[in-house]
Amino acid sequence: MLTLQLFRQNKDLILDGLKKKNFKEPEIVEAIISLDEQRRHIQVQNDKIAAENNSAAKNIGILIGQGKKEEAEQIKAEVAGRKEESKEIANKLAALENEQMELLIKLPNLPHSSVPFGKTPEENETVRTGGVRPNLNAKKLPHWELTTQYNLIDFELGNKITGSGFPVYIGKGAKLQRSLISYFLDYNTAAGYGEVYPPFMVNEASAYGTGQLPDKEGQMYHATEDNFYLIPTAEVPVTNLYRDTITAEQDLPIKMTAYTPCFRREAGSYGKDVRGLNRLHQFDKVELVQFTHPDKSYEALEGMVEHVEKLLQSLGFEYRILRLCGGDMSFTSALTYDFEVYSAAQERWLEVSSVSNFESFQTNRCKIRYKNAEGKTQLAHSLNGSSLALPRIMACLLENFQTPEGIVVPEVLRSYFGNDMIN
RNA sequence: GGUGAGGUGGGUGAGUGGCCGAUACCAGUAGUUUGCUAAACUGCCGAACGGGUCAAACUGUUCCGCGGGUUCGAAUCCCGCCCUCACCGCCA
Repeated sequence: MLTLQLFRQNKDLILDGLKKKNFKEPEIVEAIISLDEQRRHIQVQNDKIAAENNSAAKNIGILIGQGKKEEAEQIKAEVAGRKEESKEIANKLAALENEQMELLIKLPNLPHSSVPFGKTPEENETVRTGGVRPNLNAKKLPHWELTTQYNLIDFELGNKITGSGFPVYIGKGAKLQRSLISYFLDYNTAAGYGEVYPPFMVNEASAYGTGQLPDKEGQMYHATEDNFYLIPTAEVPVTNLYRDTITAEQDLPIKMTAYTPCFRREAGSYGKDVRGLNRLHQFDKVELVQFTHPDKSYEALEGMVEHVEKLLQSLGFEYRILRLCGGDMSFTSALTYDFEVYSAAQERWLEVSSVSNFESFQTNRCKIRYKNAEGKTQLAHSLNGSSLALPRIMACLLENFQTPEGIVVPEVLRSYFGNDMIN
């Protein structure tokens, strides 16, 4: 959520930013500014009446204490006479505040100046590429055949016990998954990210805090009996750990990493994209979350990008890093880098990580703040990124490292996996 | 699931209709004292939204789990909801 101060200070900055994000209703900006003026005007009136009523009530108390009943009754009558009016103004104020909030939460975050213009994924900008594409022979298999051949994942069994998009990892498949999670967490904690293991369900307030509610309600699984939501990403519980808190400036940055499963309804996606491990309803992910000083968030973003890049390098994948264009960015992001890994058997790029700076967009809604040297409370900046999403890493690993003798396990995983081959 | 107790500022915890945005203690912070540390003492120390100001000073309103209600006046009384704790039952 954008801050109201920004509307008063720099309207054009907002309008330009919304344009870059291809936002369709820029007139909302004017509406918010006008509501802000009305609101402040009404608030002055409201405060004045409330102050009068407060002092009248106080006087009544004093008069009654002195036994001057008649005078007290007289003031009572005066206050009663104003009651209608005070109620009306208070209601008006509340209505304006609600209206303003409703408009405010419709506006996406503003893109950073380095974000390219564009509407579709084709207009994303490739920042850099790395790694080597494996040379597979003609008999290369897609991962959904490899998982069957080596008995690593049973998709049919998942269909039976739950439904499509809920694969069952078996034997070495399960162990490889666990190895990846452990490796990612160890890699992150070694870089100073504190490990947390949060709940996989959150309440309404948390879902609202990170922006899943009210707009993206349909994308989450909802346990209606208890009104809990299954988390679509660890970002939700981990960011909310600091909801409504004020930290000391010297405690920033706060760096956390968490492994969680992620649950997504993915309503409406079918077809080739969902084959095998490409798109699931439940998948594992190791996430990074940071809260930083506003002056340091872009530095932190570059640091996270480098961190994830080195992780991909350590696994031996060919990858590319994209800076998303305004139209392809998420609602809440100011700058996003997507990481894609080349899936050599499917012959396509798969997104395995997305690293974003949200600036104060999330922290404003979540009220994640710090106290600066002058003792003033300010919004921190928040960032997050995946390191990494497991299924597509698994898919690429199986496909890219397949040999006639079996699948070669990357060096860095061997101590976790306990073997250098799957065969 | 049953029964009971309770939700107050960063923490502990007082407050059952007006003098309460809230006693006290702890933590924090600034200072005094001090060879250093510690101790002691003194001051400051919640948030949001406004007015005001170049910026301050100053100042208004709101907030005692959340939402309603009663009243001139609510942390305090009434109703609904949420949550926490204890005990019992069940159980990984």
